[in-house]
Amino acid sequence: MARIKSTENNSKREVIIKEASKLFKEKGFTATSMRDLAERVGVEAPSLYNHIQSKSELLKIICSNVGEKFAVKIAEVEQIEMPAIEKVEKLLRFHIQEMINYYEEEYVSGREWRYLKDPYLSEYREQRRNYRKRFTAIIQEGIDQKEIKKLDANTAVLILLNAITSIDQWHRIVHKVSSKELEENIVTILIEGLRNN
Amino acid sequence: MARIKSTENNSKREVIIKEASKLFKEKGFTATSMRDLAERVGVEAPSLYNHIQSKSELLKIICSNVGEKFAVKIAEVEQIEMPAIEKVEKLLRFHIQEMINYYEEEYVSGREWRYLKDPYLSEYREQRRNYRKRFTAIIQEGIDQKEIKKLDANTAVLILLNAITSIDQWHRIVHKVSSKELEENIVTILIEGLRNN
DNA sequence: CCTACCGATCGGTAGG
DNA sequence: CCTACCGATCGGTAGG
Repeated sequence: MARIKSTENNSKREVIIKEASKLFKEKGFTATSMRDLAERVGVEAPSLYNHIQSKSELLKIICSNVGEKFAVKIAEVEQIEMPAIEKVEKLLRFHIQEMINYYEEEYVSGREWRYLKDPYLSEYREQRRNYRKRFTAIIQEGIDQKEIKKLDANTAVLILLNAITSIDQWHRIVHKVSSKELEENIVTILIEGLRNN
Repeated sequence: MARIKSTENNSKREVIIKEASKLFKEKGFTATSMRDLAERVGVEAPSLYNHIQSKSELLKIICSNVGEKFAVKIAEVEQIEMPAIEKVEKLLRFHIQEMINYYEEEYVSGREWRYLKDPYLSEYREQRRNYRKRFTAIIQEGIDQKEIKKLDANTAVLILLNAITSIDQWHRIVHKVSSKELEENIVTILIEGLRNN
């Protein structure tokens, strides 16, 4: 009995988080009201608070789920023995796949994170900084090994990450070209842009 | 007398628009209140309405100023006789310079335009679509001429534009590397990524 | 899970 | 340009 109840509550909570991701993507975090969210979930606004603590908590959950995935991924890539430029390619492909498969969550964590409240805001900022720093180190390694052109590694990372993660028309392009073709297009432009010929 | 009054009003109006750009960039359009803006300008909130019609109008002015600049620029570039890939390069350099010199306005028009209200929202969407379409045509021309790699021109445009216009740390990078170096870094990555070797 | 309702804040107006 | 103030809407609570 308690077991079933708990399962029901968890799945309802997940529905709420999923709908929140969609709404925050569509309208933005600040412009989304808890009444909007309640309507999508099919309850009255106060009922949401039986499953979550606050609007703020929803944003925090979305952002830290995404942040966690990238922390795990970069740790994995760092450990593989391969040329730095191939590590960069692996990370880019991962970003593209995440955009294709979890578009709303990626979009929200990429563009709405600034509305996080302060213990979480600082944590998330630190997590992003850490990720970018490690990504930058991989690029710098590639430059030192002459696999990558001589350029400012910090700038390169910002260009690469923004090129992929801030596109707000995935649905449109994914319907025009296949997701495989999309991935190859992006990797071609960005990796060949970095590669030292 | 009337002349002086008019000049004063216009400059006050420009101060309001400038401060609004900064605030919309810092906090987002929806999260910025007219009281926030009034405080920056140094008046009480209702006094703002002697210079502007609505909060919405401020966003519209910022977005259409930026949109207009790009409409003029692409018309200019289309008329020059030069290889398509050099046209692309010209446009990229223009985007970078605009980001360096008018960061707040570019950021707001790039990321907060979706909060425009409906006659303006549709107009702005159309303007963006038109710009991207013409940019895509230049890339397609480059592909046909074998100056640019064979890839989906629509995807390429989105990658290029997002790579530059959605970076939210210009102030940080511009202080680390010179703006000339920054421009060369970005152009190197993106143009070499497109170029057919 | 709902109804009833709260204090705060919003964009904007009236009137001087 | 200000004071006074409006109706609407917000996130969230109490109580059942």
